[in-house]
Amino acid sequence: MDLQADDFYSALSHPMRLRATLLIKQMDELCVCELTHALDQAQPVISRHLAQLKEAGIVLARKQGLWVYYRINDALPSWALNVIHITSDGITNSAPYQADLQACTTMPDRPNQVCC
Amino acid sequence: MDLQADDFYSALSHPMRLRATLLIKQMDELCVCELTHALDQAQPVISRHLAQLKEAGIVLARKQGLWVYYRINDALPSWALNVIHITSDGITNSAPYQADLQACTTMPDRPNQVCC
DNA sequence: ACCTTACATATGAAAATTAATATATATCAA
DNA sequence: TTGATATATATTAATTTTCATATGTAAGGT
Repeated sequence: MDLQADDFYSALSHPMRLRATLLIKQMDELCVCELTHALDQAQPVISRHLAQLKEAGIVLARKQGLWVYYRINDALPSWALNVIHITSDGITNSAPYQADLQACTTMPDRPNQVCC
Repeated sequence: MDLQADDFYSALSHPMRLRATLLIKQMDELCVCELTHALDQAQPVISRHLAQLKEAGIVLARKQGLWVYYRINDALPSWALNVIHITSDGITNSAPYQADLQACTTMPDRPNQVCC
């Protein structure tokens, strides 16, 4: 994994990408439509941010039928995984991250209840 | 400390600010001229980036005579201090961070050898 | 099998927003 | 006055958003 710290930090520097990353971490795996709903953003906006997270190596995409599921890339260097973990522990009980999780779990007709 | 995670991550998203932050952490305290030398940037560029780090609450400035010394803000939430610490442990032995430290410690006529 | 339709996601191109740099100037302490 | 740092402005560059459209997959009907 030749991730550069620069790329890692610039990928997380956008509020939407930070929210998406933390939500994906908490939910284990999420598809674009779930993120679109939970973060209340237009589909192309989510799609583009996910592409940037994927480009930076922070998430991996898995295609299943119509849906593309994103998850945290376990192959990230451990310092990066730790940074995500610590950030998640530190802030996901505050706004807007808590509400994002709530919106995600209460979404009507979620494609595949993969977790939670 | 009402630091927002957004502000924290966007402050660290610029390569120069990441380098400056990690160097300040390693050296405990650095003034503008030391960072200007170590990171090989024009003084206003450094000054402006430091202002952003200060604005985000990541560093504190202490004025001593002609010099302004910057240090990591101990009052950051612990998750943020941990993120900085883990990142420092994870990457400061690689480029360009290692060379930055080298350039800093070998700078001729450093104002006040506060550490190292 | 073929065609059509519907749906999830991705992408292209333009517009809008935001950030970074260079240069010049200002402040402030000794 | 000198030297260290900060700020203001203009310019350039990078990022983000929007809208429209394209791609790919599944399901239904013929």
